[in-house]
Amino acid sequence: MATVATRRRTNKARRGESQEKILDAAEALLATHGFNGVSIKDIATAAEVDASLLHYYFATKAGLHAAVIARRADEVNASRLASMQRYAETAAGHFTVEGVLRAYLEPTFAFVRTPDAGRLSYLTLIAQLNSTPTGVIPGAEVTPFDPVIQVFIKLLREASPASSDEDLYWFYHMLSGAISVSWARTGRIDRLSGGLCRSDDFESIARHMIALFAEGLTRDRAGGGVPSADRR
Amino acid sequence: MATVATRRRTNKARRGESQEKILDAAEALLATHGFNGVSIKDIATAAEVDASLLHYYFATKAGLHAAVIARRADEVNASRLASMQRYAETAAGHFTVEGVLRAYLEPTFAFVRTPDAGRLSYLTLIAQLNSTPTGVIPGAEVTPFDPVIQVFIKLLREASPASSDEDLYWFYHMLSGAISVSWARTGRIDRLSGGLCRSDDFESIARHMIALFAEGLTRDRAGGGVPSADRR
DNA sequence: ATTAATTTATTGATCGACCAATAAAGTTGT
DNA sequence: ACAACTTTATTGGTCGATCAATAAATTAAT
Repeated sequence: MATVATRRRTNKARRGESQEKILDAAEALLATHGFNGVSIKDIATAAEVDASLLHYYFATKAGLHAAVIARRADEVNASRLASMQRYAETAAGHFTVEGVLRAYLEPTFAFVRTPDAGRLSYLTLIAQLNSTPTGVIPGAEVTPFDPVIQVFIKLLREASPASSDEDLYWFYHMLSGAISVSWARTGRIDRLSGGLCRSDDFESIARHMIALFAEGLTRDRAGGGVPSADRR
Repeated sequence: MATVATRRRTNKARRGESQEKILDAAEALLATHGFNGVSIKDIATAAEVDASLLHYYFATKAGLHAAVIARRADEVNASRLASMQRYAETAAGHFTVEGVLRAYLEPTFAFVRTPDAGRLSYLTLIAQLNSTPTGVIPGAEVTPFDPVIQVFIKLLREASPASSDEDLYWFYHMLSGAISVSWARTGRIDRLSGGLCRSDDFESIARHMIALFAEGLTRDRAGGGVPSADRR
C-alpha cells in the first residue's frame, strides 16, 4: 500500500515549498537527535506544517528519513568524483596518498563552507548513519556513497602500491571513524582540550586529518610488529 | 521519592541478582538500538522481570542508562591506568608513540577477549556515546573516562615532544573516531571490502589502528615540518 | 527461640501523554 | 472540473511513570 516516494509530477506545484520546509526541518532534527529521538510531530512543528502533510508526501517516517538522505546524495557524490577526476588528470602517474586524500576530502569540507546550514546537518546525519549498525535505522538501508568510496580506494591503491587491499580497507575504516566523529560535533574534544580545540573548527580538522592519515598510510604496512602476545 | 542508587547495605540480599539481569539486558539492548530505540518494557522483557522493577531500582530510564555506564567504568579505567603505569616504568625515558598507544589501547581489546559478551556491548555503548552530541542522551552527562584519557595524552606528549598540545588533542579526536566506529561493528567495512575485512575482527583492528596512528603522530606535525627522528 | 516490626523486593493495574498512521473532508489554483 | 495540496478528526498502540498491594527476607523485641 502506498508506494509514495517523491511525488510532484508537474513542477508547477508552487506550494511544493512545503516539501522543502519539511525536509529542512527533518534534516536538522534527525541530525541532532537521531531517528528515534524525533517524532513526526516535532518535525511538523519545526517546519510549521501539519503533521499529516509529512505522511502525504513521504508516507512513513522511514520514507521521510530516506528522502532526507537522498536529497543531497547526488551533489555530494558528484563533487567528490569531480575532485578525484581532476586530481587523477593533474597528478597522472604520480599519485601521493596525501593528494588522493585531499582530493576525496576537500569537496566535503567545501560543502559546508557555505551559508547553507542544512548542509552541515546533512553531513552530521550521514556520519551518524555510518557509525550505526546497519538495519537498526529504518529507511537507511541504501548506501548511495559506496561506489564513489570505491573510486577513492582505487586511487589510494595507486598512490600506495605497497599496501594490500586489506590495509586499504582498514585504512578507510579508521578514516571513516575520524570523519564521523568530526561531523558529529559532540563538543567532547572542546572540553577535553580545555577549549584549545573546537568541534566546529573544520579547517583545523581537515588539516590534521589529512596530515595524520596521509602519513599513517604512507608509512604503515601493519604487518611488521604487533604480534599482540603481551596480554596483561 | 526514592533516592535509590545501589542499595544493598548488607550483602545478604540474595535477590539482588535481578538488578544484574536488568543491567545486562539494558547493556545489550542500549548498545544495539540506542537510548531512544529501546523501551523500558523491551528491557524488562529481555531481563525477564516486571517493568516496574526497573523503576524501583533506577527510578527513571535515564537513571538506568547511567547505571549501565557506571557499572564497568572503574574496571576499564583501572586496567588502562595500570597498563600505562606499567609502560611508563618499563620504558622510562624512552617513550615511543607506538608504545604509549599500545599501552592505552591494549587493555580495552583485552577487555573483550573474554567469554563475557556484555563487555563487548559495553564498549559499543560507550563508543556510541562518544560520537553523540553531549546532552541529547539523558543520563550520559558524566564522563568517567576523561581523567585517564588525560594521562594518555600526557604520555603521548612525552613520546612526541615536537607535537603541540593542539596536535595531540586532535590526534586523540581522530583516534577516538576510529575507536568508536570499530566498537560500533556496523558491518559497513565488511560489505565495502567484499568480505575481506570483518567488523568483529578486533585483532586486525588493533593491529592496523596502532600501526596507522603511531606513524601518523610520529611523522605528522600538521604544519609541514617533520623534525622528529623517533621511530620505534 | 519465637514472634512482631521493619525493610527490601516484586507484581499488577492504571494513568495521561504521545506515537505513527489513516481516512475523509476541505481548500486552492488552473 | 480536476488535481494537487492541506487540514480536521480519529484510530489503535506504546510510551515512561506512579501507586497500592503483596511476598520475602531481615532485624528487633520478647
